[in-house]
Amino acid sequence: MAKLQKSIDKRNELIKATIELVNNNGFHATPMSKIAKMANVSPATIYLYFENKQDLVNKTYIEVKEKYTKYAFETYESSMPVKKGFEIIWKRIAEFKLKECENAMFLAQCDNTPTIDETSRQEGIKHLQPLLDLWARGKNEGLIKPVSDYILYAYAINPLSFLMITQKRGAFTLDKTHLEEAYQSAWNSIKI
Amino acid sequence: MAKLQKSIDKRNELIKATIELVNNNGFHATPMSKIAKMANVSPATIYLYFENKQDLVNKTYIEVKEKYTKYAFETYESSMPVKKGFEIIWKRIAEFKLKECENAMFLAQCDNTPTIDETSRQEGIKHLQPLLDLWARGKNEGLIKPVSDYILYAYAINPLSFLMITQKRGAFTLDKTHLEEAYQSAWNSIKI
DNA sequence: TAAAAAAGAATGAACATTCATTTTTATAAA
DNA sequence: TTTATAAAAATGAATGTTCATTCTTTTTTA
Repeated sequence: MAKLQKSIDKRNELIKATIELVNNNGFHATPMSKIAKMANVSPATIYLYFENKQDLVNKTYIEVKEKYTKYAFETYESSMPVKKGFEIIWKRIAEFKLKECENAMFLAQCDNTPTIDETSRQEGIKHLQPLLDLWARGKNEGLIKPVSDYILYAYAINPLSFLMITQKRGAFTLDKTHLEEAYQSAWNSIKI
Repeated sequence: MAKLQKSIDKRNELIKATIELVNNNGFHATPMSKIAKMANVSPATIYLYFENKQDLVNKTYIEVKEKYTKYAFETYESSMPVKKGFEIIWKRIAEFKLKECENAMFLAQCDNTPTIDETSRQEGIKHLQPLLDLWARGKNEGLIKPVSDYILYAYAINPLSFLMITQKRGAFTLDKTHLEEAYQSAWNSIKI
């Protein structure tokens, strides 16, 4: 038990270090030796937990994505009215991007580069299903535009990533007021 | 004259190769030797045109960004009515992202990673001024929501990048209809 | 006390950059 | 126009470093 616990801790440390280093320096400037050092572990130890560097990044991506979607749908029930459900999910996602900024930055970086295997990317998308179901329901009820889910996502959800990255770079702070404005824009862009 | 011409050609080839290789493999898996090979040039020659790898990528970013903004504002006149002006610019940007897909992908990748120097990033933003001016005018005239330009950008412009990347990955084609839908979402999200 | 986990040092490949040489170009004298 | 030549551009090979990964040994755990 204690043994297993220790292993999980180490694995978590490795993943945490990977996120932080890739966020700050990019994949290309994140050597295994630095990851090991930040996780207080020998470089060789990484290979007890992951096959190689690519595997480490893939697994990190999948874990963070799972954490993200779990958070997003935590307080949502599929019995909620469409508009309410969307608001709940949207605000949870916004909250995640603000509170778990490191995690969200990592996802944003991976989602726009060939860093991640296509397989791992697909794996990460799966968990978004509840949102797609909600939209299908909204379309049925004539509340949400009958357009491709990709377009809905592009306007309703993805802008949050841009805002988060912009905030992280300084020059702009995403406060309560901004968030409410953003939410209105999101809803306006997908509602009928 | 012929000499200078040749030099510019070679420089362009290098930039083109950089874009293609970084798009497909990412910065970390794009060695100078491959860039040289694709541009039909010796690795050493790159260093006659650029200081080092970082400089090559920075310069590539700035050049592509200039090409992008030049294209975006080509047919726009600051005397146009706000709504018309926005539509013109938006559709030019959409056109660029579809027709100059390689260039647009490169920008999207750079905009979300620490690949590029902060200085070069700033440099690239400058040329967006006409759009910000248009928005200022729109706010004055009570046509556009009085919110931060970052929020306007996040909802009106940035979604196009997501759609382009998604299309590039397959599973979805950005045709005329989709584009019109996207434009409506964009306008709905920023109009009062 | 044997098996598992972890460590640090070693290995070898990949790579950015530089070096020494060759090729091309522009100029100008014949 | 041809030829000579110095400067510029380009090259392929060499250099030295960085880094992912593995090997051997030590430490920890059950």
